[in-house]
Amino acid sequence: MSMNSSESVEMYVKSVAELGGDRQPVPIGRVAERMDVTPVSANEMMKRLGSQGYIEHQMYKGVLLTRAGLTMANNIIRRQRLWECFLVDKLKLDWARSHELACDLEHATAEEVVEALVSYLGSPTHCPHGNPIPEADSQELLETGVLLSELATGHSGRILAIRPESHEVLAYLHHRMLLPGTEVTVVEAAPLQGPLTLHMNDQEVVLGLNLASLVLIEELCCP
Amino acid sequence: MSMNSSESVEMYVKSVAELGGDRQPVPIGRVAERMDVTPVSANEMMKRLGSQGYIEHQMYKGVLLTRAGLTMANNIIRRQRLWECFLVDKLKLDWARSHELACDLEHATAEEVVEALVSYLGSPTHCPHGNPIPEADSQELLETGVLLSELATGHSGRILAIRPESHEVLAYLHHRMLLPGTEVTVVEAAPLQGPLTLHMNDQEVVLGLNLASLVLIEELCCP
DNA sequence: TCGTAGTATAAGGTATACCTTATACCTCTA
DNA sequence: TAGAGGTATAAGGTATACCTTATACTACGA
Ligand SMILES: [Mn+2]
Ligand SMILES: [Mn+2]
Ligand SMILES: [Mn+2]
Ligand SMILES: [Mn+2]
Repeated sequence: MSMNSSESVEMYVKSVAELGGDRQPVPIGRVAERMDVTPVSANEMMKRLGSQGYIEHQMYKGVLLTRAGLTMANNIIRRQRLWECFLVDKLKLDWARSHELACDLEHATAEEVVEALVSYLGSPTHCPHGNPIPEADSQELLETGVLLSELATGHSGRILAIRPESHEVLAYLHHRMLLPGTEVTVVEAAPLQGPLTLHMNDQEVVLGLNLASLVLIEELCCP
Repeated sequence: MSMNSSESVEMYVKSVAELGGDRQPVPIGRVAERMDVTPVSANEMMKRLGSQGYIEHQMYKGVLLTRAGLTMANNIIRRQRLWECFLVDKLKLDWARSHELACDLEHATAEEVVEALVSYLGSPTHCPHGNPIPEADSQELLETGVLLSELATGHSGRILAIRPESHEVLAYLHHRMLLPGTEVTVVEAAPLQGPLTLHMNDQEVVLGLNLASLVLIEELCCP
């Protein structure tokens, strides 16, 4: 793969992937929001990405990743999550902060560094936030788990991952000790999209429903 | 320190430092060569760097680093050499290649990553090519050693460092096993700027004088 | 079906970081 | 001291990646 794309191009392609552009058309307005640019700017960039073969633009519906686009997105996500592992496991840097630190490094990492990093880290399968590390040049965007916000009252689950990863959310959940591996039980779900009351580690935690929709869990069969 | 400078600005400032801009004015033509741009482009950039307070331009003589410029250069060199240590010592990547791989990473490395890397690597003092790692925000550009090209016939020395570092030179010297720590004796110096014949590890190696001027050695007193 | 929110395009502007060509200027050396 | 080589500036151009303002278009819900 060539990989002489700019940081900007890489971030747009990654954003489209993270917004589901491998499955459904992503409205360009969504991309603009996520990239913190105006819709006009995002539109210009989408035209460029289209002409470079990374996306397909369905008029008034949104953009879809091509095979090349998905490959690029996965390779960048791969780099980011590997660096997150390094920053957290080896350098002992902050779990929440590692995401944005890795977002800088991901664009400056040659293929040979990626592969050496994989060996050095012992071929990790997931980032510190529980999200899967794609294989090199992978064509599929792996996703597992159920949203914590959809867990029924009285049921239990084990936290698998936080997704999407944003510093604000990660920092908050880290502070609440809602980390991958933690077991939680839904004690109460307040009506009208109200917050969840969770039981975990002999403590009670109240969590807004929007936040809970960013937490992926594996449901535990025998509560 | 702010550090919201672009990769381009950082590379220009680093280049000026490596060309001796902390001591003597560096002709802008030299900078253009090293950055592989036209003299006009280098001139434009020097104007920008001047207005940003990183260099002082002495008309028709060259550019000198200001304190801010030297600090920036040292911080970038620090990042590069630390990454070189990581790439070579931990990831076992190629000794010669590590220089350019680190040259990408150096611009994408936040201060907290640098400091965590220092601890993780055990506070190394020199890069794998023997050059000193500056302290954070250091004002001095450390340089030690004598040029191998100036070692008298019959005399011996231990290789300290290769400087400046370029992939071509590093790869060649690596292949010849001329690495930091190696002891060499000058057996013969051919006339008219001819090559040196060196004795090392029970072998004889012939080395061009220009190459020998990139090898820094510590002279050994008792041959 | 009508209106609006969202989407698309056109036009013109900014900043960075390069380029070429041309001209002017300085310094050093023969 | 005259010329050559190196240095400086002017002028105009390219590509990227943003911006604003204005206008046009579409899809969908009330
Ligand atoms: Mn990034
Ligand atoms: Mn992560
Ligand atoms: Mn660099
Ligand atoms: Mn080095």
